[in-house]
Amino acid sequence: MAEKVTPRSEDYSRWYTDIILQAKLADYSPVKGAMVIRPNGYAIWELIQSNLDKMFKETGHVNAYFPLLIPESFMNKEAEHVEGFSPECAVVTIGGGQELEEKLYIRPTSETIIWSMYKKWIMSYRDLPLLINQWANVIRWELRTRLFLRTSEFLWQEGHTAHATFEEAEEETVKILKVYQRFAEDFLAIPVIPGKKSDSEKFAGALHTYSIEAMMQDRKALQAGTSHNLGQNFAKAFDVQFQDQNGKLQYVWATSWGVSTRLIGALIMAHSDDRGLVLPPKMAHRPVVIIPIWRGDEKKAVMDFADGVFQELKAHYPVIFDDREQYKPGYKFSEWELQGIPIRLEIGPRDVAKNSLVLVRRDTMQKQFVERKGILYTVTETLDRMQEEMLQKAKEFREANSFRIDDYAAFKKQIEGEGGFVYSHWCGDAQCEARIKEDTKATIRNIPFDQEKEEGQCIVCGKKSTGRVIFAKAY
RNA sequence: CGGGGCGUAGCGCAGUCCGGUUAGCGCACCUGCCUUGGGAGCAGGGGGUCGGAGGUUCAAAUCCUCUCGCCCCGACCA
Repeated sequence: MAEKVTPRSEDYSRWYTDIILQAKLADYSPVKGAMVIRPNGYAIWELIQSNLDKMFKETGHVNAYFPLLIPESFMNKEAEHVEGFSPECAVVTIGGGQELEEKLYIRPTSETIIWSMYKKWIMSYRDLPLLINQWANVIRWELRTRLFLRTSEFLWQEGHTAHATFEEAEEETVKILKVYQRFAEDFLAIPVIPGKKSDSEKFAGALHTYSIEAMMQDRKALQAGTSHNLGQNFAKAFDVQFQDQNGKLQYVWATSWGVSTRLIGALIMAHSDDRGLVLPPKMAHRPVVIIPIWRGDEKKAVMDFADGVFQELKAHYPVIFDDREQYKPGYKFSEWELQGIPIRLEIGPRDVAKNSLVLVRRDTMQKQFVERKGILYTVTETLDRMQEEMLQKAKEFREANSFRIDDYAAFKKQIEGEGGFVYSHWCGDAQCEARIKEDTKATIRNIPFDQEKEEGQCIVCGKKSTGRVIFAKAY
């Protein structure tokens, strides 16, 4: 492993790519814009899946699977939806050697195929709510791609729910956003800001969209999850009506929501350093590595000691016992640091003699001598603390790079300079929003839920505003 | 789609301007010895017809024509 990771200060974007390639999370594929997710990366996705899935189930959702291919006519049924997605769709025109009578779209998202089915399944208010999620791949023909952050094919989950009333749908939309927030913070150790998207940034075909927004180490924003209240748009497009308690026919209210493999990109950019990947313990499928160190005839004593530790921990954690003899310790240290293993235990003759061992935390690189006795407790406790402190650290970073600005000149200076999240007043006019984007490339990330009402003046036009929104450059 | 860069061994590159032995280097890989508290060392070894097609020439990685592909930056987007 001769290659080194490019330092963040030198080239942030290279650093990001280096980490992914060198930690073996993913690799470029023969197909442009598509990547191969390697075992180290897929393990992270599996942890995202299993934990989120549990949260979905706990909130009453079930999984199903809908087809990859969507008839062209379905895509055309919802006006805004077509307009939003058509340009970035891949389309199948030939099947079995024959030109198809109706073209088939490879799903960029599944609203249309799902709502075509919901029409068959929903008759009565008794059929509602319908709370279905699917884990799937989708394709969007992106012009410019980046590993994990934007690839033409990506993995995600998409929830699609049907409700009897607007209020219920709205409640669902918000409930899921909170699930996303809890997941991001408790598992990914990434603090996020929940809020509402401006109209120009909302999902094609939605009434409105909520998002959680995270700050990366380069102070840019990353949308980490979205939840849409689709109103009755898709129900009307696919004619999905139900009979209510009074025997009256009504259109169904819908939501959809999703997070994708992009979260892995977020995880990398939020925590990692110039040595490589840093994973919060809950996202590490192998949280501990044991490295025995010996010379000559010390081997047996060290290996016996190390094996004892291994056996004790193995019962509770997937532990790597790196007893390869062709590599020296320094090499192993670097390799596992690069891959983000949270805890390294070094065991050498000196440790055997003292009945202790060396524990190194990946996030802080802090090295400490710990007693052999109670090692399981020590490891567990350290992992818990790391999870906690990584979230805390990320939160502090975000706070240190968040600003309240009321003057447009200062606003531009901040965005074009250091960047970060800028909380400013906005009148609600799309023109002012567009102007800012044109001037600075910053967009409204969202209108945060949690903030006190505050009278102010739009930073562009000076008209009245009732609250601040977050502006930032985004991925 | 605009701008830039690049295709030579698994990876990273030199060689290309100015054609000329058997296409070279580093890393990785294999064998052996030796090593283990921060990416060891020595010796030996395997592997490429130079993105593709056509052309010029006694002779092409190198010159000419066409073509395919990838990466980075920008517009667009999870």
